[in-house]
Amino acid sequence: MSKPRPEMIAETRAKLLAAARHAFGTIGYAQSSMDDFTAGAGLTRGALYHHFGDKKGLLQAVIQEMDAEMTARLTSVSSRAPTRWQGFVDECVAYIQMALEPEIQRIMFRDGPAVLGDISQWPSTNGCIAALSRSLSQLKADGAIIEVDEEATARLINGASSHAALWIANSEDPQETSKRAVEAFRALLERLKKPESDTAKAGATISTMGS
Amino acid sequence: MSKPRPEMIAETRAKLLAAARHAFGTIGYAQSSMDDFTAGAGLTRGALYHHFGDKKGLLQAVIQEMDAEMTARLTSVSSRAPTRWQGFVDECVAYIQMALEPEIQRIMFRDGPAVLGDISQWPSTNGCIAALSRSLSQLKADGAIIEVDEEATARLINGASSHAALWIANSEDPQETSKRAVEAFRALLERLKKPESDTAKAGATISTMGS
DNA sequence: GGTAGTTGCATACGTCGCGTATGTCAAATA
DNA sequence: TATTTGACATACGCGACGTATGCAACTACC
Repeated sequence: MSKPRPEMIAETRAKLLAAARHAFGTIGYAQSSMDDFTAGAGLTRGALYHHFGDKKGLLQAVIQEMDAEMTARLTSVSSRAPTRWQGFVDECVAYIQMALEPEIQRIMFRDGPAVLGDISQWPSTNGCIAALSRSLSQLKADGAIIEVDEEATARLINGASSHAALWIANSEDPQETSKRAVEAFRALLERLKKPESDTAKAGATISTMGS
Repeated sequence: MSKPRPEMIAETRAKLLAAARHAFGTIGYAQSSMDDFTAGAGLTRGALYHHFGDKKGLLQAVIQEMDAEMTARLTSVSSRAPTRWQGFVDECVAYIQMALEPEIQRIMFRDGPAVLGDISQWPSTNGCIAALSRSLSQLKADGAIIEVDEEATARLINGASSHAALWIANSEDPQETSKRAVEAFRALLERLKKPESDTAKAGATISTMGS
């Protein structure tokens, strides 16, 4: 009746990861007691230290998991768009929307950088910036946008998005604030395009997307 | 020989504030032991709790102080510029440069938001965003820039700046990275201007400012 | 001017949470 | 079957925070 051994191990690892992710995402990293949420998963801190080394290591693992999910979502969004430019804009807007989800906001944009420093410097994390960077490179190759430093621009977009999300989430009327932020954001992006670009019309007709 | 009483009180408060600010700015909020840095100021935690309530209250006070200083610096920078547009650009670049200072970066952009949530929502803090917002309003009134939502744009700029600073500070070659970031940033700002704006030339000639 | 109350700070204590060292039992290996 | 390895639990020490308490100096009032 009991499952094979490696499967059990992966299962406990997953349980710990899920429990930690939930705790970090709701009450925050500093407020999360390792005793508490490991007990909630039917385990103890022993298992945690065995698999992840320490509390920061656990946060690393959680972030890595979430980053992979977010990257997948972003590439999925951009791949569905009819044009590259539209795909890029959709990607950026989707990024803001994701940053609105409390778990992502708390873990990826608040506690993560505070505890681990700039995550984007890490190897094997922050596929999101890489994804944005790739999109910009393609657009540049297509001649759809002005000459820019892709990585630098991707990082600026990343920063603007996450802060916009913070603003939105803490505002009195998130719906209204979200509209304003996305609109301002879109206006900025719009200016990246080459004035004479023939892809301009496709990009100019996008809506703000429902939340 | 002893000073008047209210002055002594203000002095201990200032000493605590300075000690905390230094500790928070160097080793970080979470790693700062209240026993340690109060002892460094020749005091104990008792004084701290008396004046600031708790550790978070102390961080609040530190942030308020720093925010006031930063706001003053920003308005000073923009007021020295020959044109409004240049003043605005200088202000933005100065903002990035300030975000490079380790103390500001750590306290205002990393630990602050992580511990206290979005500071910009607070009353009486974040005069920086207000300052940027004011500059944008004036530029709009002057007809120098395209139609934008000032506050939303100010917040996007704020977010982009702080993340850019993080990127720069953690990069291998901060000088080089700083150049790239400021350049990309300037390129984005440049596009805010109305194409036919007669103030365009003044803004186009600014350099990246020495650090 | 003496006494009562308040204020500014120090001291003492309880508690909690992290990290480490150690123990234990099942599975893999020989 | 004896031994070792790995997965996890238990036990302990330590540091840090917050609170309760103490005390001395200053103020206020009669």
